[in-house]
Amino acid sequence: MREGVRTGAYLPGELYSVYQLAEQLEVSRSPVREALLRLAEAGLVAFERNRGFRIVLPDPRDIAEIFGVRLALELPAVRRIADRRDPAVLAEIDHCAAAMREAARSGDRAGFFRDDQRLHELILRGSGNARAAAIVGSLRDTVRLLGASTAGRSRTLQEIETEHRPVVEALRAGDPGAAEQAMRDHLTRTGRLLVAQALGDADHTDALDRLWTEVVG
Amino acid sequence: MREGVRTGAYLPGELYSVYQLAEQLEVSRSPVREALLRLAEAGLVAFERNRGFRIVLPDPRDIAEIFGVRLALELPAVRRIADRRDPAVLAEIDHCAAAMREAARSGDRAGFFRDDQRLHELILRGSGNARAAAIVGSLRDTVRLLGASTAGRSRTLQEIETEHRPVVEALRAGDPGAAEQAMRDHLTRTGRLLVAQALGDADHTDALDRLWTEVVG
DNA sequence: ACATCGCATGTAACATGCTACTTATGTCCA
DNA sequence: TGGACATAAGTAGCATGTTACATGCGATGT
Repeated sequence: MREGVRTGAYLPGELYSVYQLAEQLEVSRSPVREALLRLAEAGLVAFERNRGFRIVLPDPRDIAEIFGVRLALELPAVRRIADRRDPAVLAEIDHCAAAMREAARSGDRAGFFRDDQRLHELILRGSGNARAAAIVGSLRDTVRLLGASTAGRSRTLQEIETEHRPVVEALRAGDPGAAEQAMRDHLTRTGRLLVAQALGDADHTDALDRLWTEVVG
Repeated sequence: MREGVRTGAYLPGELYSVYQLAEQLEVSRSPVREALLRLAEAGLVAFERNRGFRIVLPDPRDIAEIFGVRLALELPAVRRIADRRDPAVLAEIDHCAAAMREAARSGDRAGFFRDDQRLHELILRGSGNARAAAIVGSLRDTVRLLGASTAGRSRTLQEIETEHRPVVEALRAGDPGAAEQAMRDHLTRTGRLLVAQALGDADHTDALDRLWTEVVG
């Protein structure tokens, strides 16, 4: 279901029914409904009694809040990793970063985003907090809905890769301050871009700044 | 269902079945199962195929991770509130703190914890991040399972109230540093106490320290 | 022309039927 | 007495039946 939303097979705002979906997937209504209820629990879809359900797009404020949470969780995480310099953790991160670099070079978009996600998860898990990793994973799912409905090609893979590099380098160097700053830059850039995307096509620089300042800081 | 777990009507670790529960609640299995699936999504219960389901108690590490997340989210939140000094927000917080004080004085345990929860939520919402508030609310639900199964009377209401007071005072005074420190003290104390509780009756001071250091910092 | 009402349609939510599988229990044989 | 084995009970998971309700459309009356 998540996949279907991500690939754009299902459109946000449109009314769907469990009947339709069950038929389409060739299973009964129960598992479909159960899956949708779980998604609803996470806020990705909303049921309307006796009418159907919709995929709910995160609004700009949602996006800003999500990045507020991510900053709060991921900055301390990189700090801790840089502090501890656990070889096993660093090796994993290095390996993942290399895969990402390769995916960016070869233009493998799907692979790149998978590695991106994995890198952030490795950082959070490596910092010792698996629950934080799970939370961020779920937040990313929500944001991804947005990416599916807009074009989302505002940055090249190379550019995004370039933002990650200083994070990994600071981690390897064991410099908590630099790691935090690099991660802050990366998340801020990404977050502001996505908020702008959620605000629509027009230029809303002022609205963006207001929202970002109010929610994130 | 949450309520039932909290009040101790259902015991963690015990095997239950959707059949039993449906009969007990005098509804059909569907809504029971759907509700349980939602709880399972949040990690509060675990299904075992063809056997039943259990209420899962958070283990000590879970508790530590939860407080790691709470610290990450709530420290910036108090900082922001102290920085901005929004009169409306401060008034709400003040009001809530007063209610808490009164509940502590009169020994109204249920009311006290409700106010406690509300205070933390007000702080997070007031900082501009409703999603962070929702996340922390969900984490509190998980921790509460632990409180229901153990006695959890290690601190008096007065003591807990005393920990909150400096937070509120620093917020009113508009001192971000003091507010952060007060909140850090409060959450650290609470978290370590609950981790100790989750570790069991015996004295595990060393294990507690190790776990706390590894997960929280 | 216009407002009102009834009805057909489609839905979520709930109830119940069905199946494959896990586990415990008792039974029969060595 | 001990151990393999059939057996029965109980379960999650999936399929299907049922109910109450929201909505849109069209007929009917004004």
